[in-house]
Amino acid sequence: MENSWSWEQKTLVSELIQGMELAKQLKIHMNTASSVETRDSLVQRILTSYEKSLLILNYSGSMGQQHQHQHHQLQQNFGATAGTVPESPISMNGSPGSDDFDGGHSDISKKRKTMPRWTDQVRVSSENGLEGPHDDGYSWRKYGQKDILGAKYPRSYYRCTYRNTQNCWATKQVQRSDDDHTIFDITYRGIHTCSHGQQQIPPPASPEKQEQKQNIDQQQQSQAALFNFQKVLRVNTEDLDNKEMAFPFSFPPTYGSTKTSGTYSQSFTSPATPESNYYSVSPFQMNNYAGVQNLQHHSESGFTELISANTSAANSPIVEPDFSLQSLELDPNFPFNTPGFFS
DNA sequence: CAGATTTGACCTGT
DNA sequence: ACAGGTCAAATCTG
Repeated sequence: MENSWSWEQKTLVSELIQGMELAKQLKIHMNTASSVETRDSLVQRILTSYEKSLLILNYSGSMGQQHQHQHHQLQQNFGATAGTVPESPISMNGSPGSDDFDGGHSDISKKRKTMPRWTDQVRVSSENGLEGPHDDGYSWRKYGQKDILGAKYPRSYYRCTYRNTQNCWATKQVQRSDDDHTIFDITYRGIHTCSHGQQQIPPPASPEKQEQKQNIDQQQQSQAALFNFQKVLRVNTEDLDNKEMAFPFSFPPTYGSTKTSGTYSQSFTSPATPESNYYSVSPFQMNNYAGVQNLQHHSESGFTELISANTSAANSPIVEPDFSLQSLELDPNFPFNTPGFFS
């Protein structure tokens, strides 16, 4: 426990440090005449850094109290064991990575149940052309597709590519909105315990802060997973017309003959410069990102409807800023300044 | 040939 | 029983 905590602490600190570094870089870039994309990218990463940091805090905060979020859509399962003593983040039902992984299904389903879950809404931009497959920084492998009752488009199921090799149980499902072709709901479940998340965008100028990844062993990793939050998605609109497609990303015209093919995998190696057409949707970005904001302002009624009807991307449970503040206010027990507020 | 998708069957929760 | 989620054999791609 001490180990895990100190690791968390480390992670938090390093995350914040990284955010600061990024902010510094951004500052530099503001003076120089750098591209908008570069800045966006930095902003993006800074936000992500914030997200992760807050997630850590939030998580610990939510352990003792279950927060209600605006809509029931948001199933924040981090605090599934709420009411009980906070332990270590990921080890929800006893044994984290030892026996539950190959053994009974019940354990697994239990595990899955308690996995954190949140949904993002991603809007496709039809203006920008799209190129390479860009993803949310993780490598996903499609394992299923289902027609959903009442939904126009099938839902696709993805799991982390490294599920077997690294015992990473993160999954996500993508569902195209019924009416608005440009909107996709992406529901993430579980958190990556693999070491492959979060593409490292080599900063154009100062790559000094690159070795963020310390040598963490697997156990720690499984906890590390906690914060791999990245909800970046880019989508191609060009093929949107094709009604068969559950969603547009289909760079290789998938073989076979069938409908959907969502494909966005592995490419964190490439300079993941999030530019043109991806929209990153997260509570923070909702507040800060012009693109997304426009989105919301675009058609208020329509969107509200969408948001409450579809899934709450707008108010992601996990890292909602107000939420954290609230949690701090409401929870005097949240030992922010205590050496170990996790235990 | 290894790894990713497709897709119908199977499983599980409501 | 049904809808949604997952498995896994067959198939495809690089």
